[in-house]
Amino acid sequence: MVFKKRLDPAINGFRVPTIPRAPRSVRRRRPLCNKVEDGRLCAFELLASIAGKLLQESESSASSNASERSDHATGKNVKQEHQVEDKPFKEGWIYQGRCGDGYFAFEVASQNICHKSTLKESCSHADSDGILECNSIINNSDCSRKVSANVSEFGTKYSEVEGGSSHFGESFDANVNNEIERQQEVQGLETEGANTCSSKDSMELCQKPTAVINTDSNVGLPLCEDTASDACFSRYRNDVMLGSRDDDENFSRCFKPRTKAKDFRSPSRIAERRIKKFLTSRYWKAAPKLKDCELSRSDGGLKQFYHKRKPSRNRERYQRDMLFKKRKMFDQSSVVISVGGFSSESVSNSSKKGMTEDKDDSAIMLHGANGVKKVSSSVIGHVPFHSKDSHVKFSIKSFKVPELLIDVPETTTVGSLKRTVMGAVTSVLGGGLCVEVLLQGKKVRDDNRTLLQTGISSKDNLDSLGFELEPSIVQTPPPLCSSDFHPILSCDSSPLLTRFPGNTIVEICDPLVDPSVMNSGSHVESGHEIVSSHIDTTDKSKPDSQALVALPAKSMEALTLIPLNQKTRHSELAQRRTRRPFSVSEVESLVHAVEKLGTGRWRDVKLRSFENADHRTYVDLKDKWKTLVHTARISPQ
DNA sequence: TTTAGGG
DNA sequence: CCCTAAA
Repeated sequence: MVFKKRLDPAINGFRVPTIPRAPRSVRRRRPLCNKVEDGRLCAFELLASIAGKLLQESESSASSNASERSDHATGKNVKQEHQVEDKPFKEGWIYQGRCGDGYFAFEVASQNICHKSTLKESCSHADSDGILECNSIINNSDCSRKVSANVSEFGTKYSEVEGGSSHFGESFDANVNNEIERQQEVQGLETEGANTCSSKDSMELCQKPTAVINTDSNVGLPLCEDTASDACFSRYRNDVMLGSRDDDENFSRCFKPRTKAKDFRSPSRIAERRIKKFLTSRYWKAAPKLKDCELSRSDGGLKQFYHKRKPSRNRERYQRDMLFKKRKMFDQSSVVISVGGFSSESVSNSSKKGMTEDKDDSAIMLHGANGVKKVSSSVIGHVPFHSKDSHVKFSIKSFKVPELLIDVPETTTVGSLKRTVMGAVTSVLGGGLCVEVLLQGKKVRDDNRTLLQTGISSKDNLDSLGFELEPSIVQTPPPLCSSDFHPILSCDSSPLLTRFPGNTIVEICDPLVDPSVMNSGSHVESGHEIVSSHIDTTDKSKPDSQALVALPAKSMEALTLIPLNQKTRHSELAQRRTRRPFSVSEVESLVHAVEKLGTGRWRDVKLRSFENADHRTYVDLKDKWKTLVHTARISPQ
């Protein structure tokens, strides 16, 4: 709770003054650890101004924060905070806050980087991140470089201050400048110290060993001289562990004090928090080009940068991972529709499916999404299970079409089954499809027969049962295509149709960003291989996905149909005549005719003996004679 | 078209 | 039965 509050204020309150951006090149150029004092001054000024704003905001923000607090009231961990931050990105004001954050964060990062000598990367990342832009602005000025250096120090001091929460708060409140001076001093040490960076120095400064939670070159704890109690430190540590990463750890540590700060809540602390947030946010930003999703998952980005991370981070990671997995699940996930006993539930994750299934004893476990993909060519669904009772449960899979779980009584007619499946499919695909029931590869055309009559029952081998999705258009018998052709068309078309939805889904993947959306999310959620790859797609995906969802299957069908029809036609045309074995009488007549007319006069034979047999061409007669000679060894007279 | 032959 | 070259 406290964290949130604090954080919120920081977010809300912090409004970084708009500063013109410097060109990236400039940003990048700035060395992380510049010692230029001039730059420091600038940085300090900036910091001072920011601090002042923060203080003001912190006071004002309290009210606004309350609402947010309520939201976060659960006192969720840092993760929530991150999330909150992520969301804010979208919002303009939030964005500003981030900028500020980014700035600070960047600075801090630079420090860390200095320690690790990874400055370049961090800088580059920062540059890359749009968020950093604000920061970059600062950087742009000549002072920026220096500032950055200062900032790093500043960050360290902050950490110190935080560590010493109470004292720091006081001093901070009284004057940010004082701290700044301290920082400057410290910076001087650090910067001058060059590589040594504040970490060690700070460590030395820190009287309490506990402060040194992070073995790494963390500066954060240094100023712990403040009366912070060991307990506080411990907390601090814990927090840090959670949030901090190798480089970040320092900062995080600083942040950690927040928890203590809760007690204090002095504006200064709030400001600190803000700073921390900023720092944290910065880190996020620092994360290399994160796509929207990634951004939301700051962890992922961060991870990349900071390999070393503390447990808290791990949690985030875990969550993120979970989310990621969920996405995958979605990708694979299929829609489960239960008819009859089960309440129809539209979309659910595979996991959800499992849930629902579990509810019903008979519930059939759907095959993994993998199976769905495999279904490949046809949207055919197989009925894996035998339902209890007299119900037959159908699990319909298709690579693109979400899986459908249908539970219907055996007395259900094929027609109703089709309709049921159709409804399920339609809900997913948006209509425009017809469902055909395949039993042992053959269409069940009699809609009036019950499943039992048709031989579809839980007892029967459901594997032989399949569903075929056909474009509704196709069903209305296309002039050219005979009924026979339909199957082929359906097979061909179905995949295409399914694909389309799949694609849409892919884009949809964004839901990860907003889990809630995911849940509510319609069918679209179902996943998609592509999704993973496309996950990167940022905001676009959402709108697109929606649009996609809306897309009527028909359009797809129409597109797909054309080629299909052609293929089918071709195949149809190619279809050979039904085999009509020669009857004995025919053979006799043929033999007699050949005896009289001799071989090589097949046209005459045809006219003479098979005038009336339209289906017997002289070619056929010739072939038949050929076979007779060959098999019966009849002399080719 | 018809034949003849391979498939 | 189909396909096709050749007549």
